[in-house]
Order: sequence, then structure tokens, then C-alpha cells
Amino acid sequence: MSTQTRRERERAERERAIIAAARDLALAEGWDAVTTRRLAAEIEYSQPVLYSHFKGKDAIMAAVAVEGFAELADALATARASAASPRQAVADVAAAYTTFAEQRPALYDAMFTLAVDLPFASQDVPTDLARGFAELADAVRPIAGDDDLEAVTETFWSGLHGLVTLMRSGRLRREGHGRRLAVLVDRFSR
Amino acid sequence: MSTQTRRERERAERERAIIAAARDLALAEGWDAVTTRRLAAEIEYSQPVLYSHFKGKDAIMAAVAVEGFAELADALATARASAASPRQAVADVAAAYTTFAEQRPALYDAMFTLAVDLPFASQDVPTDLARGFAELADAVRPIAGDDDLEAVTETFWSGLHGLVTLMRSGRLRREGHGRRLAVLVDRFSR
DNA sequence: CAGCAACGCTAGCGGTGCTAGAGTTTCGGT
DNA sequence: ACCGAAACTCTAGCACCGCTAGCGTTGCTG
Repeated sequence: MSTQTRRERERAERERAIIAAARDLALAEGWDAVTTRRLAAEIEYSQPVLYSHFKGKDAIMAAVAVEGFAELADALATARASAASPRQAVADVAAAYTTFAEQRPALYDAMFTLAVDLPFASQDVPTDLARGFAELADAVRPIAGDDDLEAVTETFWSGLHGLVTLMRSGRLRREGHGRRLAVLVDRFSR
Repeated sequence: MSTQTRRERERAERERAIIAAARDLALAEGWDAVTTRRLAAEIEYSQPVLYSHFKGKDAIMAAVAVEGFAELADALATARASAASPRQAVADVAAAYTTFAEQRPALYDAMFTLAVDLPFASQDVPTDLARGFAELADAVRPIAGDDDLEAVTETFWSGLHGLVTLMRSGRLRREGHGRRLAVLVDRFSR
């Protein structure tokens, strides 16, 4: 029993190492730099080992994204909790969202622009993803008015996502971000 | 002189054929299916010929995107021109934008999510891209109020872009699109 | 201690974007 | 009319990608 548990533990540690290596490499050099060969070298094992843990590279990216959902949900919860007023909560949550995307671009990509397949149909992803969405919805609720809360939240989220992705890809100049964010919050708050 | 002009003409036609083949292939099977080998086979030349016309695959995608900018600008102009009122113009332009993205996903990807490098620093792209943006700005102007028009337009554009990309990647259910679009337009119009 | 099962390795497959160098065709000057 | 040069397109190949078959070793179990 002890040897088996040890091997299971070692295996779990190695899986964590893979995810950590993928995350670090992506944050440092972008997802293009994350190849199975570099990942294998990083954890000091051969390539096929990766495939005994994950179905493929997409699954590894999905695992990294899962961590990101938890972090984003935490960031949004913190922002909402420390806001002085409901109106301020919307602005703070919005700012926290774009800041998260700006500071962890590779993580944001894995969560929302790449890795389309696996994570959304999985089991534990909806938990943290739904938590983040719920934070957004709670912030939006006071300003939803007569509109359907889910629709307003999704639309507000889309606005944030659009701001983030268009700025990150160079379509929007970075210097106007604050003003655009203020416009978005204001238009949804009035 | 005549032979030289003939060769130049043939060369121009071949360049158009490359762009058309890339566009058709991308629309039919997505950009992943667009490889330099398939492209070369499609135009019935060898691979290296592509590189005598374009710097690389990205440049080919950028050329396809350029065509897209013109089409999008036309679609927005048509929608705005046929609108009964300024308020209706915003809604119609927004609908035209998301419809364009929905019906030509590969084209939209080339324009706004892939091919980050080349097109925006180029010469003729800003023309059609600016034209599309101007259509958006003209539609938004009556509802800009005291806010800076450019900031409002960029933010409204971000909302549309976010709706489109999140829906296309499966993050937003397709059935709620109409309601979300109405929310966006309404929040910006009031 | 023998047999077996689990494990991680080397080697390789088919694919990618891209390029060097050879071979062919066409042009321009004598 | 011919021949050297320039322009052009091809074949072949490079380095890389994600992924996998099959072998060899290791360590557990009866």
C-alpha cells in the first residue's frame, strides 16, 4: 500500500509540474512557445509521458485555463467585496477583469480565446467559471433594471472581453483604455 | 513591352488566384485547412511560388482580411443608409456587424483575431478599415451625448466584437444573441 | 525466485511553414 | 540567327510540430 500511494503521489506531483511548466512557459513566452518537446524537457521526462496524463496538448492548456478561472473569480470577488457602493462595484469589477486579462494574457487566452473544446463540457470547470460569472452578475444586478439579468451580464461581459481582446491585438490603442472602460460602465449604469 | 505587360498581368491574376483560393478554403474548412501545400495545389503551382507573391502565410491571410474590411464597410454602410431613424441606425448597424461575423467567420477571424502583424501598419488597409469604423461612428454619433465620440464608438465596437467572439467560441449560447444585442444597443442609446 | 504488469524510453510517422539550389524558359545584344 | 544572361519555377529538403508504436527496464506479486 505504501509504495502504491507513493507512486500515486509522485504521479500527481508530476501532473502538477506539467501544468505549472505549461503555465510558466506560456506566461513567459506565449503559447506558441509551449511545445510538447519543451514541456517534456522542462519536467525532465520524455514526451510520451505527457500523454499518460493528458489526452493532448489541448487538454494541458485546458488544465491551465481551469486554474485561471479560479484566479479570475477570486479577483472579481475581491473587487466586488471592497467596493463602497453598488455603482462602484460595477466599475471595480470591470477594472479587475481587464487588469486580470492584461497582466496574465497567456492565461486569459487559454481561458477565452483558445482551447475551445474541452473545458466547457468538463466537470469542475463550470464551478469556477460559474463563480466568476456569478460575481459579474451580482455586480450587475443593481443596474439591470427591467432587463433580464443573465442577458445584461452576458452583454456586459462581452463588452469587457471585446475591450480586452481588441486592445491586446493592437486594434485599440492602449492609452484610451481607461476612458473606454468608463464609457462601458457608465452606459450600463445609467 | 507587350510580353512584359502580359507577364505582369498573369502575375497579378495569379496573385488574385492565391487570395481567392485562401479565402474559399478558409470559408469552407477554416483557416487550419489552409496550408501552403493545399494552396499551391489549388492554384496549380508549386509552394515556392507563393513566396514570390507574399512574405509568408500571414501575409496571405492579411490580404484576405483586406478584402474583408471592404465588405464589412459596405455592409455597415448599407445598413446605416436604409435605417429609418438615427436610433434604428444603431440597431441596424449592430445587427449588420454581427451578421457579417456570423456568416463569414473565417473572414472575421482573419480580420480581427488572427494575423495580428501586418495589416494594421500597411497602407491600403486603414482605408477600408477606417471606412468601416467611420460608419460605426456615424451611427453612434447621435447617441454619444457628452462622451467623446471615438471612445464611445470604440467601446460599442468592443461590445459587438465581444458578443461575436464569445458566441462563436461557445462561451455564449447562440439562442440569446438577439436579446443580448438589444441590450447592448439599448444601453448605448438611452 | 520466476513471471508478470506497469512504466518510461527511443525512434519514427505524417504533417507544418519555409528555403536553397538546380533546371528551364525567355529575353536582349551582337 | 545565335548565344550569354536574366528571370522564373521546380524538386528536394530543413527544422519543427503533435502524437504514437513498440521495445527494454524496473519493480511488484504469487
